[in-house]
Amino acid sequence: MYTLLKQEGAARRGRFETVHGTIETPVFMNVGTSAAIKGAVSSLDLVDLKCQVELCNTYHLHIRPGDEIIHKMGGLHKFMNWRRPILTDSGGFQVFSLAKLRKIKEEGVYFQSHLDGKRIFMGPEESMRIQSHLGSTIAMAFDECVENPAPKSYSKASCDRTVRWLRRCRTELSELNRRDDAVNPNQLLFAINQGCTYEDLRVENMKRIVDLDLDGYAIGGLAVGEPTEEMYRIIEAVEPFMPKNKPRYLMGVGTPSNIIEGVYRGVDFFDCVMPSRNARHATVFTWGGIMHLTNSRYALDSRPIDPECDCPTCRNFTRSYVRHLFKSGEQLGGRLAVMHNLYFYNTLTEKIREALDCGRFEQFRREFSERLSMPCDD
RNA sequence: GGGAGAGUUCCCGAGUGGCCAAAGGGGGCAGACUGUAAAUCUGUUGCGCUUCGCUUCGAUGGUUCGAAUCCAUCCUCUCCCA
Repeated sequence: MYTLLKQEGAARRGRFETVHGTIETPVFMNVGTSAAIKGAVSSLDLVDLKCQVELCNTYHLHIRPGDEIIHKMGGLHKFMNWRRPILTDSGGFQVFSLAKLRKIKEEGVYFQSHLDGKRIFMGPEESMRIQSHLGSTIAMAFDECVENPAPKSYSKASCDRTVRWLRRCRTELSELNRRDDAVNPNQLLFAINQGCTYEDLRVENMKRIVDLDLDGYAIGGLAVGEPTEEMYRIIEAVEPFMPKNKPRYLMGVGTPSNIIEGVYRGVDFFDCVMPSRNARHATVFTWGGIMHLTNSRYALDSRPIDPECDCPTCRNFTRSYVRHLFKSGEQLGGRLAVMHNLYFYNTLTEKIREALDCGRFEQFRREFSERLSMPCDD
């Protein structure tokens, strides 16, 4: 259940209560695609990193180890020893990113496994069954993430199909939730708005999915190559039509600045691989801006990555040391950087919540929105 | 002491007369990364006044219109035989 606690302009401070605990919003979900945060960060670490929600992927877990196995092991929460909420992505994004290995039809999508090339079929019912096996807190509807740019006629046809898929998802999940062997009989379902960069398609699609009364609403198909301003434009176009009493989720976004700007435009949930992937590639986010840890300027830098940060990495290690780990290919470098970046993102949303609590979000946005995406110059 | 071979740019290592400032690695430097087929990928790596010029392939001298490449001597190293 979502409670809107405070509002400043379109920005919302909220609370989402689930069977796995309360989510304070705005929130950044930490991406652990294959039931693990890449970079050797465990669910125990995630507690220290102030992670509220972990995101896992239906497609990846279906092909390995198999959702049957996770079901038999008691569901994802037990499997990876994470008690807090989990959101599972539906596999819809893989339809998009595995573009060369797919065929989209009314019944669903024919994929080829990226692991062994095996043919896989996934439609709305399959995605729901897998997610039910996983027992996540929140299941995402099976959608098609349309590439950008895409012809309007294709976008429209795809949106219409995604709405039909959404109905099938809803029907299937409510049946699955009633089963005796359901890992999480209260599994929630979020719908996903599509429509490429066409505002009229976006709005029409949003109205239709809102009518279906789901547990939350996501905006999908953004941050896939369009200019940032265009992404903001679409959020602004669609936001007035989103229910006030349900959480809103901007999928796959983004940079620290994108998150601040997303909150500013009324978004509550975010997720992105950026903090973990960039960290593995030695790029870290700090309150002073972005740093490339491998840069030679840090070779003799005895400061922590971010002097303002309280993360396990910054409390214990210097820039010089972490840089050395990256330069010598030690996995610990990636792990320390990923922990820092996730802590940074989780702290960013925490600070956003605090600012909203005090009615100072606009000030916060002015101070940080641009700065956090600039190179760190100290 | 005798015989054989090798010395190339930061390192390893290709190149045996012009298309060579010199392949390919490594290392260095820098950049990208947005619901993770990504611990990946890209660019760059002699100097400068950069559609051109200069210096460079152990050293010195020579042959040639032209040499990293051919010749001579020297230096250094490796291997084999005594």
